Amino acid sequence: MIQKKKSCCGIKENDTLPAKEMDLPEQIQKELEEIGGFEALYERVPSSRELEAKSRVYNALADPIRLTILYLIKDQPLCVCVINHFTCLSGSKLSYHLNILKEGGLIEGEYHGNWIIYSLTDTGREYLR
Amino acid sequence: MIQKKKSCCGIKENDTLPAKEMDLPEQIQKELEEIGGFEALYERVPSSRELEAKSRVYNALADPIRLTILYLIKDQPLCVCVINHFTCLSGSKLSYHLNILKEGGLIEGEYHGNWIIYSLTDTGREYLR
DNA sequence: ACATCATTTCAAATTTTGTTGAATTAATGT
DNA sequence: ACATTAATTCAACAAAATTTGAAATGATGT
Repeated sequence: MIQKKKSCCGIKENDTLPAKEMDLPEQIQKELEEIGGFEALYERVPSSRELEAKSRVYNALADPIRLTILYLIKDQPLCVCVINHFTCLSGSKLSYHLNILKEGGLIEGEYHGNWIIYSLTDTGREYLR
Repeated sequence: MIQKKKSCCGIKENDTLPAKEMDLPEQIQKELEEIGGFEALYERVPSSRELEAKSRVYNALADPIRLTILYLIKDQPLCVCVINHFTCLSGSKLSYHLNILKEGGLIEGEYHGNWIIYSLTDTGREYLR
């Protein structure tokens, strides 16, 4: 099992558990005790490494321009020029958003002659709905 | 069928289609023609109304703090005090993030005595994975 | 009515994102 | 080597999101 930080907010290691010392709604108190106390919550939350990876993907999805790009190339890959013609963005602006999608692992681009053709990755396909 | 804008970037209404006038990679040219030309792409992209709604939800998910909160209350509702104790955030900071999750429709809060207890909404449950 | 505790709201400061236009890189053909 | 077209990178600026700490609100008990 992965070792995680067990106390915070200035509470010392061997203080009684917050679930016992804090004043809480009865129902919550009871449910916390049932799952093994306040510390059991640590097991429900992914590592900060995982959380950061997930939020990077969601962040890439969190913009109408970027969603537009994803839907455009969902069913067939497209070169930047077609995406650009469709979206009516400046080249650098489009590049900026393409790059965020690429960093988020949702799309990938490949040179074909003079053009770069972008397509969804498996991750992109998984998240787009 | 919904009427959508059919040209942009200064292209006049009855110009030939970009797919015919633009210089494109052969493969893309062919695929575009197969689906009915450049304009067929308009049918693949949701309305800006839908795109904005989606991006608002993804934006709520696009932050490690907010994901932490969602995972914390995934299996049982919790009062702000427990979430706060777990995350070690200032009250106002936590409130700020709770509010973004609430506005995004992912969580909802209800007073129980002195406390507000937050739980996932159906949408929250649907998106959290 | 008053005090207390949990939580939110507000305005100001800070940080992060997104936009713009000019300069650069990459691939291709002459 | 040079010119051309496609796309990216960069630095400066603008806009939006986040953080902070103080003040306000809401519920409860005295």
